[in-house]
Amino acid sequence: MTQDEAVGDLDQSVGYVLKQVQASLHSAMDEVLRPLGLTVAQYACLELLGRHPGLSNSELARRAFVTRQSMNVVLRRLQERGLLTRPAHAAHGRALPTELTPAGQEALHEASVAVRAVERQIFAPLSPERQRRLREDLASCAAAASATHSP
Amino acid sequence: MTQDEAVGDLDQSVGYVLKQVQASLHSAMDEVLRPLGLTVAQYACLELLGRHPGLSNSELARRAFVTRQSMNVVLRRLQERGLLTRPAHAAHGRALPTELTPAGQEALHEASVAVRAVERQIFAPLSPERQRRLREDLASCAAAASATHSP
DNA sequence: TTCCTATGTCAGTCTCTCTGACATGGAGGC
DNA sequence: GCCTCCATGTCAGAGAGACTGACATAGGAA
Repeated sequence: MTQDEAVGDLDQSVGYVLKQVQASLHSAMDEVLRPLGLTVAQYACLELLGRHPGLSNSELARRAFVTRQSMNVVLRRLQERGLLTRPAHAAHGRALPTELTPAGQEALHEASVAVRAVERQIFAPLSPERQRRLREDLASCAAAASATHSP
Repeated sequence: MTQDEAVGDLDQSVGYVLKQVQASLHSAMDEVLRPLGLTVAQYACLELLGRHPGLSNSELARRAFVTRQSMNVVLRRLQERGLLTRPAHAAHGRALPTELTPAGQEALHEASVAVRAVERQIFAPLSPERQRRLREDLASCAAAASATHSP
């Protein structure tokens, strides 16, 4: 077994380069979000809620591919910041719908402006057409992953 | 300012779907790496070293888009596991070249087999041709990001 | 010789991730 | 109506990784 066989053909690994792009995106996002008092995970959570108001802790966790406990911790921090609200009791069943507060909307907007600038820089090497098809390809994978994780 | 303007057109955000795919990949990788006693960050570090033997702590940190301190912590743990070695002193200058031990090579190989299976599943929705061009697009962004972060 | 940069490491702090466990609401079956 | 099961929310604890600030040292350039 040669060295190449030992570690596989990394040049052929989509996951490898995806991880690289994501790590650079993560670190660049962290840089612009920190002055706003947000972490990347918190921003991701606000984004999900901005997109789908009223999701429960469990549903948010599923879509973010983390456990209910992890998501609960993030939600708690955002709630303490006054950026979102959760009712004390559910109208029906156990699921508590989570909503952004006006302050949360404002924070999301401000953060999105900064994050969008970072994304433009990261994906600048690609033409708008290539960016569009990149998003399509990734969306196909994300959709399948969500289906796979469904109960 | 409408709701859509407030949070921007997330459907047009490459970063958003990239984060989704990466989160699902991360959680799936965590699942297969845990039985091997590795975390995703540790595996990423082994992968880098498998690909580029002899990199220093600082160089590894740069390529992984984290600080020297963060990388040092990951390296320490892998070193304690006997998966890599670092000389006590540098032959020249301060940079200490890091190398995988035979055990590290073995661990990387075993982990790569498991990770590769996870990647095949995640990217299954795409044809081989689409996977190839996805990797190309991402590689363009990763290369530019590395150039940007250079001192 | 002095200054500057790069590197490695230390200590501390914070966030986020997990597991295991427990309690509760509601649906479905009997 | 009761029992079982599933989904949801929350608690506690532990571990990993991320950062900042700081310090010491090697080597290169001026």
